[in-house]
Amino acid sequence: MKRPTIADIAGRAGVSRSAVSFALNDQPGVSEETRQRVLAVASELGWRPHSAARALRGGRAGAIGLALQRPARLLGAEPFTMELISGLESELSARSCGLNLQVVEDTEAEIATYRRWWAEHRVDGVIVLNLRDDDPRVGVLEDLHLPAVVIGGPAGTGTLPSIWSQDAAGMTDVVEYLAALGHRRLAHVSGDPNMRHIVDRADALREVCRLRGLPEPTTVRADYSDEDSAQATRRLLASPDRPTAIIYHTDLTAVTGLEVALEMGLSVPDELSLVAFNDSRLCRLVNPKLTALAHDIPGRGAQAARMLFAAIESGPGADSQPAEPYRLLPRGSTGVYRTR
Amino acid sequence: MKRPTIADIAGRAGVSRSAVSFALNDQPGVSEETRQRVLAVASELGWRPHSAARALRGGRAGAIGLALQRPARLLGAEPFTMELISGLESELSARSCGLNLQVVEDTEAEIATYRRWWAEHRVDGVIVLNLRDDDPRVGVLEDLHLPAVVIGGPAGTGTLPSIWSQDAAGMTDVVEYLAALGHRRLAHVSGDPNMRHIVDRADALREVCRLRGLPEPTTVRADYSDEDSAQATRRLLASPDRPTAIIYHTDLTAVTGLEVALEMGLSVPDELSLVAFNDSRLCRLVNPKLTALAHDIPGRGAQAARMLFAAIESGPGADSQPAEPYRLLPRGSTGVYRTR
DNA sequence: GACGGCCGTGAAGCGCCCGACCATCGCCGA
DNA sequence: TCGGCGATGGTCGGGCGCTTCACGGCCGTC
Repeated sequence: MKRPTIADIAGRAGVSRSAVSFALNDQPGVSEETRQRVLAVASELGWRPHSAARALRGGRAGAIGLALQRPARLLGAEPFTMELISGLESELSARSCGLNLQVVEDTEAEIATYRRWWAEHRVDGVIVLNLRDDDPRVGVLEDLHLPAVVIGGPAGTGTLPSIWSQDAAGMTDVVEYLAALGHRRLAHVSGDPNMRHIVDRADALREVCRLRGLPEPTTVRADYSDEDSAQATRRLLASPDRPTAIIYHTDLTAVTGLEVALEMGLSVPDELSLVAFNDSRLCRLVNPKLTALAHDIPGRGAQAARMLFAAIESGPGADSQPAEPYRLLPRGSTGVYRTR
Repeated sequence: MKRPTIADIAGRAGVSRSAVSFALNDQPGVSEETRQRVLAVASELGWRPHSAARALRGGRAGAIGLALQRPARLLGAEPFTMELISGLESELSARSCGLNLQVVEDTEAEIATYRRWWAEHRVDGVIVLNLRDDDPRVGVLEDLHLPAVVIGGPAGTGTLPSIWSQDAAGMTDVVEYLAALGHRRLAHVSGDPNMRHIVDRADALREVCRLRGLPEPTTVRADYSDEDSAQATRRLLASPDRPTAIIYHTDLTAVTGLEVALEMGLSVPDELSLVAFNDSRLCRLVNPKLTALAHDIPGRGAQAARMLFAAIESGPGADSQPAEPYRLLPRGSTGVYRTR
C-alpha cells in the first residue's frame, strides 16, 4: 500500500502539482471547477498531506509538546496529569494537531527536551507545568522563541503567557469556611516550597489568619509519598496544641492524612477537620468523604491549548489568564469543632 | 536563533555536505580525522537532525503512537494508562523516540487516527490497548503495514505481536486462595465482556469453580463508574445466597465495592472478602486495605516498546510474549469466612 | 494594441541521505 | 619505467513531498 502524493493526484486530474497544491490549500490560482476536480481525486485516493514534507517546507510541525517531570510511580497515582491531557486533546484533535509527550527526570532534562524538540522541529509549542521560583525553563523557551504557555504564575513567567490558578483565593475561602466553623488552630501540609502556587497558598493562609486574629498557622512540608504525608500528619497531631483543622496540598496527601488521623483515634470531623486541594474520585471514596477545593482540570487544559495556538499563530505577547476559581466542596471531613 | 543545518557544518569544517552526513551517521567514506573535525563542529553549533527532513527522506518518523479510547473523567481516575506511558517512555527516551498521544472517542475514531498517522507519516508504529473480540483494528493495521504491538491477546491479534497478561492464571490463583480460606460462593464484578481478557477471567473463574466443586459463580457487569459498580455490588449482596467473596476487575471498582459493603453493615473480611485485579495506591488507601492482583504496568510498557522497536526494525512476524504473571498480594480485605 | 486579471505551469528549495562519480596514491606486472 | 588497477576519501547532484514565487498564455477591455 503506497501513500498517494500530490503528484499522483496531479496525474489523475491532469493538472500540475502546483495546481493541486493550490486547490488543496484553498489558495487562489485555480478555477473553482479544477479545484473541485482535484478535491474529488484527492479524496478518492485518500490523500493526506505528508506531515514531514509540510514541516520541512517551513510550516508547522503540527504537534505540541508536554514534558512531564515526574517519577513513574507518581504519574499513575495522581489524576491531574491525565485530566490535563484529555483537556488539551479536546482542543488539539479539533485542529488535528498532535501531542508529543515526554517523561523527564528533572528540570535539566526537561530543558534538554525543549532544546531537542526545537532543534528537531518536532513541536510548534509547549505547555509548561509547575512553575518554580526563578524557573530556568522560562528563559530557555524565550531564547528559543519556542511558543509556550505556562500553567502556573502569573508572576515569574517572563514574556510567556500563563494560566494561573487562584490559589490565594482558594486558600482564603477555606480559611474563612473553617473559621466560620469555629476552628482557630489551622495547619497546612504543603508541597515543594519552590513551587510558586505552593508559596502563594502558604502566604495566603498566614495572611488570612492574621487578619482574622487567628493564631499563626503551622505549615509543614510533605511530598507525594505515603510515608511522607503520613509522617507530617502524625507530627502535627502529636503536638500538644494540635491543630483542629488541616489543609492538604493534594487529594492524595489528604487521604493519607485521614488514614493517620483515624488510626490515631481521632474522630473526623468532630475533633479534626480535613480539607484537600484538588478534588478527585479519591476524595469521595474514603469515609468520611473529603472536603475539597475542586478545579476543572480538563477545562484548564483546553484553555491552555487555545492560548498556545494563539501564541503559535500570532507570536508572543499574549495575555495571561486566570483559571476558573477553585470551588469549595464541603463534605463529611469538615465540621464544627467540638471541644471534649 | 537559527537552527544549524549540515550545510552550516560543511561550511565551517571546509568539507562537502555529503562528507558531513557520512561523518554524522557513522558511515564509511570519510577519514577518521575528518569525522572528528565534523563532529566537533556539529556539537559546537549544537546541530541536531531536522526530524522532518529525515522523515521525508524516507526514514523513520521517530515517534510511536498511542491512541487512548477513554472518556476524560476516566483517564484521570485510573492509574493504568499513566503507568503504561511512563514504562513506554523509559524505552523511548533511550532511543530518543517521541510518543504521540491521541485521545479518541471510539474504535472508529481510533482507526481513523491510525490511518491519519500512517498517511501523514507521523508515527513508525503504534501500541494497541484493550483488544476486543474480532477487533477491527487488527485488520486495519495489517493492511496499512503499520507496525504495532497489541497489549492483550494472545488470541485474535492476527499477525501482530502481542503481549498478553495471564488473566486466567491470575484468576485461578485468586480462586484457589479464596477456596483455601473456606469461601464457596464467589462472585465476579467484571468489565466489558467484549474485551478479551475480561472473558478469559470469567471463563477461568467458572472453570476453576467447576474443578473444585464450588457452586457456579455469579458474574455481573459494571463499567468504571461509581454508580455502576456500587449498584452491582449492592445487587450481589442483597441476594439471598449472597457471595462470601467478590472479585473485581479493577481497583477502582473494588474500592467502590468496599464502600458499599461497609455501608450495608457487612464486616470485611469476616463476612465478605474482596479482591481487586490491578493493584494501585488506591488499594492501600482504604480500610481494610484491598487484597489485589498486582501487575508491573511500567514494566509491561517497556516490554511493549521493545517489541515495537523490533517490529519496526525487522518487519512483522515477531513473537507474542506473556507479560510477567500477576502477583497476588493478600491484604486486609480477605480472610477466613466466619459464619455467624 | 497594450494592459490587467485569471488559470495554470515550471522550477526552486526546505534539510538530509545516498548512489554515482572522481581524484589521488600506492602497488604490481609487463 | 610506466600503465593499469583497487582502495581510500571525498564531491556532486538528485530526490523525498510539498509550497510558492516567477512567469506565461489566454481572454476581455479600454
